[in-house]
Amino acid sequence: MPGPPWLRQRLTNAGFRLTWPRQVILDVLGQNPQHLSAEEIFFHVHQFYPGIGMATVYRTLDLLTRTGLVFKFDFGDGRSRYELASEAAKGPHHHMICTRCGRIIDFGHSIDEEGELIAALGKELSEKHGFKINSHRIHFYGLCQDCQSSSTEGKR
Amino acid sequence: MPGPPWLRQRLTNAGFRLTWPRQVILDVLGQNPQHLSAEEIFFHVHQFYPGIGMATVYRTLDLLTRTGLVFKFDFGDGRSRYELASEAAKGPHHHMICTRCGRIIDFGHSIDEEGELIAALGKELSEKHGFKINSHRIHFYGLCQDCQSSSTEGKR
DNA sequence: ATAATAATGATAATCATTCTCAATAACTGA
DNA sequence: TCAGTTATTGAGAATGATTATCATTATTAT
Ligand SMILES: [Mn+2]
Ligand SMILES: [Mn+2]
Ligand SMILES: [Zn+2]
Ligand SMILES: [Zn+2]
Repeated sequence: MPGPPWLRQRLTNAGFRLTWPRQVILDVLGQNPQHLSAEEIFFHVHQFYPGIGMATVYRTLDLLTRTGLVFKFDFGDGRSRYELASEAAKGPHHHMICTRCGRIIDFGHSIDEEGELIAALGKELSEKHGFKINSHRIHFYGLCQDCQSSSTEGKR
Repeated sequence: MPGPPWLRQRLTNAGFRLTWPRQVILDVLGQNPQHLSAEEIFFHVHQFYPGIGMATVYRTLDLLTRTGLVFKFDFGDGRSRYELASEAAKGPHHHMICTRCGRIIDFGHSIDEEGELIAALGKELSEKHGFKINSHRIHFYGLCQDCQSSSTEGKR
């Protein structure tokens, strides 16, 4: 599983070596649209690349995040979760977190209003505080379908 | 520093005991509009309530969060940060995080578009996935005024 | 192929947060 | 007010995710 060629490019262009662990991790991320944690990625990678170490998974994930190939998220469950940037690129989206079971779903909305709102907020932020916005994230908290029946809220 | 009376109410009404540590923590949060971390809160509380233990700070913060008196945030610096809910109540706001120095500023916007957008997204989320949104958070990432001059991005 | 050195793997070390449990302080009702 | 019942606390150990070390190995340029 050498992983997509465009990804190798990004790495070598950025001056990083194209190693086996990196390719495999990238590949695992590519085949799993979910938001995997470092440990989950470790297990997957371990399947066809045994010798891998957790440290390498973390280092690689950090490198990929810094390079912009991967997005790092914190959904409040105590561990970071990662998502291939190209995945998000094919349609920016936000996330909905179920406060009961922790489920996370990508929410690739079709509302166009967002662009305007963000632009307006960005302008305001810039004028009032001199900030320059580069990106934003919206998290929705609530109950997923399954959890709506068996109510009695939970954490967060 | 007994702390606001309305807060005591909330605690006793919820069936919790009105203890000295709780009142002091609540008071510290009330006097510090910033987004304090558990450790920072611990130091402040420690000033006029020495014997306090970190465990109690965490436990209390968790209790207050679960009770809805306090909001818990994760701005990506590796530690949770807290904010008195009443503070947010007097004007809901979002946060801007500087990706260079980590500074966080409350962004109490005056744009009204947000309500509509969120409503629209909520409707879509409900129809497509059966989710029921209870709240949402928007984080803006970028550079604060001070960090815009000395460029060369940073983390996250 | 060889040299130069970035990357890895095993492991120890951090750090924030949680758990354990005996001691203590809040509430209750007499 | 006082004793009884328990929630709460404080100290310290324990946990769990993430980082740092460092000798060994793999990648890349020559
Ligand atoms: Mn996603
Ligand atoms: Mn705030
Ligand atoms: Zn759920
Ligand atoms: Zn800054």
